[in-house]
Amino acid sequence: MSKLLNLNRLAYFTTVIEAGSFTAAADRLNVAKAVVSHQVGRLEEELAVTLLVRSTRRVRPTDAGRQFYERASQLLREAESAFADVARHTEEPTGLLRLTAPLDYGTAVVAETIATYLKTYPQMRVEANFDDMVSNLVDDERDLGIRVGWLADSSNVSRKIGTFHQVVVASPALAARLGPVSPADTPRLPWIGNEALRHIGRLSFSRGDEQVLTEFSPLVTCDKTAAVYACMRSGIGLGIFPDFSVAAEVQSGRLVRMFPDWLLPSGGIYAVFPPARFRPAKVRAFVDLLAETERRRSAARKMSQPSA
Amino acid sequence: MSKLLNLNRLAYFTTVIEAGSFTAAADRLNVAKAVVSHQVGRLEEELAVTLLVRSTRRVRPTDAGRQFYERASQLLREAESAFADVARHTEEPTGLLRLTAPLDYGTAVVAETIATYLKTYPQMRVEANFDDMVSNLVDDERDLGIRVGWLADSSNVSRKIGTFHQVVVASPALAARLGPVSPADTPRLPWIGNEALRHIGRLSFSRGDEQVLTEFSPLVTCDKTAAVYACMRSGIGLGIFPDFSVAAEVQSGRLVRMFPDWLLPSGGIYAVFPPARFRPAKVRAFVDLLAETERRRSAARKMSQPSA
DNA sequence: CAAATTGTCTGATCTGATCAGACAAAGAGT
DNA sequence: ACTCTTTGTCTGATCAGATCAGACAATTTG
Repeated sequence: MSKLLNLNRLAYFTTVIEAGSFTAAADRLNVAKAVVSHQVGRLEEELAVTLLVRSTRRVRPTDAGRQFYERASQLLREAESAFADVARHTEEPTGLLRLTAPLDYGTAVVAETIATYLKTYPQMRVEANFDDMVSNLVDDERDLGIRVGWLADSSNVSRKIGTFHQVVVASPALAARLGPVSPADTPRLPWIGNEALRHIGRLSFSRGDEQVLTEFSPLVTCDKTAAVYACMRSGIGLGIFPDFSVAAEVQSGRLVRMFPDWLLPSGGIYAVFPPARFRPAKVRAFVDLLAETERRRSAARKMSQPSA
Repeated sequence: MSKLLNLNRLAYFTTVIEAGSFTAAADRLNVAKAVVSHQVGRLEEELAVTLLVRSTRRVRPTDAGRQFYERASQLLREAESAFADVARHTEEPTGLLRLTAPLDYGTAVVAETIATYLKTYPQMRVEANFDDMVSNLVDDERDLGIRVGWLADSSNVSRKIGTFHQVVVASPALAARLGPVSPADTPRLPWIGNEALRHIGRLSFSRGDEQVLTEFSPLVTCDKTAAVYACMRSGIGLGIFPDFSVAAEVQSGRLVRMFPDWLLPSGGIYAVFPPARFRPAKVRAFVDLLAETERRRSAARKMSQPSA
């Protein structure tokens, strides 16, 4: 045993004072009276100070005991308060939530969820980092990371909260020029490649039980999704994007969904956490809201695209 | 185990924060690093809150951990201060000393010792109760009792600090009228009895190896030493008193010591304490001073009365 | 005066604290 | 890029402290 103070005896001592006897203290603490006698005796030994004068059937504090009781009972109250305060972290969102998400998913989905979160928990504060660079949650001191795609094996704990679909879109002008297309047309169509995606130049279309594997050589290949988007908007070629990032433009007619009857491989949307045994309420609450948003997105997608 | 908070883990946690790692904390606390890991883990379990984010070779507090660290380290500082404050009771006199002594010994000897005590420890306060009634130290909440005489067996702890002699004195007029007396004269002499003394009417004189047992019938018997003294002063008869209570009068000639070559049975002067394992410095200091006073009285008595 | 209650003590048992060592994961040095 | 070192966790074993059950002495209560 190292020479740490044993603070666990304080409660036995203060309860004797408050209850007026060892026997009553033992009753309150639900232990044998010998335990109380022993623990207070050990405390006096450690302090080398007599805290209680005992006569048969009677006990009262010495001057030192009276003074120490004031200090000890205050310590115990503060300890209970400290324990209760920290327990609130698991009971209700409090403080600052620091999260990171990919740029396009962050702006398209996470921002809206942050708004709902702050409305629900006005006492919260959020620090959002939308960046396609995958950060180390521990080093960067983040409470939460949103990952979109296919999760690499990682020590981080993760929870899948939704699914995204990949869709092919084109500018209205290019779509009009190309007319209706099928997967078999893929090799002859103009494509814009995205280095952020797996397997550039290979596509796997599926419809019901039917699956078509195609290959193409992109006219232009970009390393940033924003650049891919810009090229696609200017009519250079077709681009592949997660559905959530172009849903609004397709809905409004500013972009045209190509191969609308076919599905491309979907990916997951994950909440990723630093390794920890207990998750604070602020994180759980946010992830629950985001999952709810994803459920609504999924239900809306089913209504507009029954084949999914 | 009752449901008391375990406060002994706080120091492991705060030391990890302060040292920057489990390994460094273990070094500081002189325990194995597995102990620190275990104790902090148990603390997190009890709180159901993650206090530290751990990556390999790195550790940092969570928000909850940071908040709890402030509270916990303050608690530990206050605990150390409380323990140190109470330890001072055993190191130096502090507060109020409540003592009781018999009236005549109190006024003759203890008062002088109180003066010296307050001069030596100006921060002290004393509550002195001079009363011939023997009080119960525990019930009456006294730190110390002075007993003069022959101690009855008691549960109180006691320490003999001195000795008193009984002396026979008379008013100068009576002494002149009687002339020189010897123990053999005892039965024909006028006596004033004191109910506070043992064996009223029987005296045991001794001188060297010689011992003379005598008996007498007192003219007047009083139940208060003060009354015995008053009768003696008015010349009614001889009175027997502890030497310390008449030393000044004999010295000044206002009273006359009878049978100056003979000794009567002596008694003890005792410091009596309520039962306790540790004695506060304020009590020890006072008893030491009183014992020193008694040593000086004893030395002075030997110089003026070589046969003792 | 007898019965009841309180606080302490003791030996036994149980529980928690700690140790010693192994292991996985990441960082540092070459 | 690879090897070595360091850190934190886990596990089984051991030790130390906490607690229990019961006996006993002393005082209070009826």
